[in-house]
Amino acid sequence: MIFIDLKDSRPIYEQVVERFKLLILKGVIERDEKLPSVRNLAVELSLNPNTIQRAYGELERQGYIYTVKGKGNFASGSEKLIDRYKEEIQKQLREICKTAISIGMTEEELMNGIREWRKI
Amino acid sequence: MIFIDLKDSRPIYEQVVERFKLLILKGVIERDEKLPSVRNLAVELSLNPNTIQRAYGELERQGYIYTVKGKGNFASGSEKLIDRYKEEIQKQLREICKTAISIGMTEEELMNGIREWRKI
DNA sequence: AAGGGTGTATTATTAATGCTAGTACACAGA
DNA sequence: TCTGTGTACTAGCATTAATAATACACCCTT
Repeated sequence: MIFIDLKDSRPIYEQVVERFKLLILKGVIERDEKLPSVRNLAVELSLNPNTIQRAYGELERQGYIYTVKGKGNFASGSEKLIDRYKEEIQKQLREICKTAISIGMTEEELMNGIREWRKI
Repeated sequence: MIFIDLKDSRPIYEQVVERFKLLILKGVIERDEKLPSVRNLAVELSLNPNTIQRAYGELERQGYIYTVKGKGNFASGSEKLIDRYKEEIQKQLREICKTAISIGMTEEELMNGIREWRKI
């Protein structure tokens, strides 16, 4: 279901968090769908259960999943999460554009960085 | 000339690198202008000289400055550096847009994240 | 009631890295 | 020669990611 990139400099638990975030936001994991158990995922990814637990704890803290003791971890509904995530993305875009303009990048050059993802 | 944000989770030497990168790209530090000496900047920022040296070493490796032993570190010309930096920014933008679209963000919502930086 | 699967908590240990500390050496210029 | 400069090296500290091992409580099925 997910994979880990050991060449990535970010901590493993952060990678796990991000992967599940996107899976939930995209709807690949639906509301109330069960995530892999801490122990199972640890075996599957050859990681320590504590690392998975830390990732799940973070996902729960951010509202992406909820926990039922003795049963497992389950995906939350994604509507509000998507809105929040969209704002984060817009914030990132603004930061990058701010820097870009400060070094003299033109509007045209900025748009060239985006154009290939536009339908037109 | 520059400042360090201790609340920033990134390493200090990376912050120093980024600050000088932008100062050179913006032309605030002109070609062949001398940067603060390793020891002076270390005192000014209350850091260890080794930390500054690491930052300067990185800046040299990336072509932003050149070193004259016994004299100091000096800014390189920024023309080629700017072109390279613009490509990096475009790459970042594409990555963000790619993710944004994958979670169902619309073109309109994407543009709202940029609009305030456009002249129009 | 028993057992297996689940999350949770705790403590200890290892490994990597950022940063500091201290020292030493070589070069440039006055 | 003296001062300021970059460079190199070793050592150590602090933080954090990650592992290891263990224990406990909950849920559900048998």
